[in-house]
Amino acid sequence: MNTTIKDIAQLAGVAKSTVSRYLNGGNVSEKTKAKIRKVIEETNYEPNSFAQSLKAKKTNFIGVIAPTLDSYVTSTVLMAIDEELRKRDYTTLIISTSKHVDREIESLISLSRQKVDGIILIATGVTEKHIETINSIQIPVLIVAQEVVHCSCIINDDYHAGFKMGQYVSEKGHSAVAYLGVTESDIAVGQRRKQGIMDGLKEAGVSDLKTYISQFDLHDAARITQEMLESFTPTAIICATDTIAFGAMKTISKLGKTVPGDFSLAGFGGYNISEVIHPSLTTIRFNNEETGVMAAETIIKLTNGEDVPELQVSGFVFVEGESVKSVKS
Amino acid sequence: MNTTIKDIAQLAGVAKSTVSRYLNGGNVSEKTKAKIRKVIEETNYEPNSFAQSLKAKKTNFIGVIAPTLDSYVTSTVLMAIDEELRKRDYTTLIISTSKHVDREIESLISLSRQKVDGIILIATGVTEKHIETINSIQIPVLIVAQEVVHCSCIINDDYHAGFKMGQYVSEKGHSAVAYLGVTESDIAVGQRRKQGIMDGLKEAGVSDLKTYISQFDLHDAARITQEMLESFTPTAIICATDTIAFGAMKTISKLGKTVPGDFSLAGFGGYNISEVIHPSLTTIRFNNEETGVMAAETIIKLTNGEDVPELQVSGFVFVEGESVKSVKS
DNA sequence: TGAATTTATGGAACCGGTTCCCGTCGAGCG
DNA sequence: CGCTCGACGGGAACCGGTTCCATAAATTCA
Repeated sequence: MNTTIKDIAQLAGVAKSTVSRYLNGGNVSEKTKAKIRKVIEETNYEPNSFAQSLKAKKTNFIGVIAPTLDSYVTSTVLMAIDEELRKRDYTTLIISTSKHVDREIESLISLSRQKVDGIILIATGVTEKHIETINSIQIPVLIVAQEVVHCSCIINDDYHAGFKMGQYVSEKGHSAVAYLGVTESDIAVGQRRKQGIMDGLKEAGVSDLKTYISQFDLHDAARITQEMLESFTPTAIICATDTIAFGAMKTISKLGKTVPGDFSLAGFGGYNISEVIHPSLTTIRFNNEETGVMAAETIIKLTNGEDVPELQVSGFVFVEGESVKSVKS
Repeated sequence: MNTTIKDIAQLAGVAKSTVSRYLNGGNVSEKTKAKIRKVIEETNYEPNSFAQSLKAKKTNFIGVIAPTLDSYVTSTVLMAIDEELRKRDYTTLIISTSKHVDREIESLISLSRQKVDGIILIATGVTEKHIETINSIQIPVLIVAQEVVHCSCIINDDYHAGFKMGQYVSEKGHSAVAYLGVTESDIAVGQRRKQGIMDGLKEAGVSDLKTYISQFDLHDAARITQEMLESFTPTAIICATDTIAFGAMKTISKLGKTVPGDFSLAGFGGYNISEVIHPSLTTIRFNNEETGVMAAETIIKLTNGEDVPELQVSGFVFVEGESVKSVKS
């Protein structure tokens, strides 16, 4: 049997209310304090935080729904969120959906049942059903990585990141450029990032971009690269993520070709592994820690009923590696 | 204001207890059921699970304490744990300690206050203080990745994994072997794995192993490699983890040398990136999913008061890459 | 048709805390 | 010395559920 506040009160010969007052810093005489302290130490008593939140109408839980845990980006953002929330005395409740979109809906409902004070949804796509659920639960929801009207969102500056990359690649003299992208249902990566790349290329005079669609995982990227190279020979391949770039690299070296000798290659993400591999990958590093901290701060504001901007944008850094070479025109 | 069971009862014109019975499948007439169902749908009512667990003395929460989220091994194990626990209607409460050991203690206490039904501790080292805390909270704790007497543990078969690797490297003809290991306070990796490697090498006739100690991160590994190569020139370098191997690889290529041309290299972990880089890394792949599932199953048994073996061992697979070459003797 | 069951429902207590309200006691004051 | 006031501590209600118990209604059975 667990010790409760009642037990402590009995053992110390005082009322429950007095013990509660002692724990919460109310008016208790030194003598009583000493008695209670002694009993608590002896029994290893820990207050039941469920009972506390029941009365307090506040759980100090923030739920985070993530598509997966084993991705560099997600886990970095999660770490930062967790760190920041802990500092502010919140507990992070992480739920991974293993990329099942319907599980995102389930998780929203299940978190609302846990009475979390707020929910951070790291999204890969937001459907009508999402919006509906978000509106039906009466808990503030912050969306990270996707932009949704009338919802608080934090996104990467995908457009400008793409633009920068497009510009860079075309400045290096490439004109036969392939893009290994992802599904357009992912607005951020599938649409914004791509649009940025196209505009960046165009600005420097490259108007054609052959696009191929890959999953987010390395093996599918490798497969798509293989298919692509059978019908098209670009001088540069821009990949929607670093992981996809690694997949492409795998296929390229399997075919006995080299980067950047035969193909220039670039990605997005800035995984720390990218600088180790040879050649080091030219990529865009998004500031995931910043995103995480921003997310934590914002959701707390939301739970307190404070106003927050509907859209916040997290920055990026261009990382020049060795994987893109200059070609003579 | 949140809707409660009382509200539902009033709106439906029945007693709280009837609504509760309806929700939990008790005896309720069809007519009453219909009334209640209607009200619940209209109000989007979700029962407060805190209030439920308060009475039930069971939260269906399992806490998981992990040193970090942004490591391949940890996140894979976490995913598997989460997946398996969800299947069994438990909610996973993940806490990351950002490698602060004292935060592990804190987390144990804070989880006990949340009244989780059980705790999985993914450990990098277990001190006296840990044991003390584990004993003081009255919640079952399962330790993953370290072996502790009188505690339920799940570990990798580090000794035999090391043995296999030692054997392999010496069979390839290497005799000047360096080991980039980690602190001995990490029993599993720092001691067991190393002992296995030494015994594996010895069995094939190599009795000397120069050992260097690195942190778990890539940059420190790169630095230590640099230092090492200033005073010792091995033909093979065995690294305690794949990440350390990547660090070594970084230094090696910075020095203008190649793997496996100048140095053979091996790691432990089996990250999926290992097969992409060139040359692909010879490594040991531990079965992290298996560990995760086993952990979830075991902690549930523990919470139910069932007996579990004190020590369970999770398997591994040897992955032969291109990073270790044969040398003529 | 009346007695014995079974089924459906309401009322109340309980889980473990917090908090409001009120009574008591001792100290300070005139 | 009596009165007032503030500090202290106890009792009880409340948070939102579950569950036991009693009672009323419906059904079965003799």
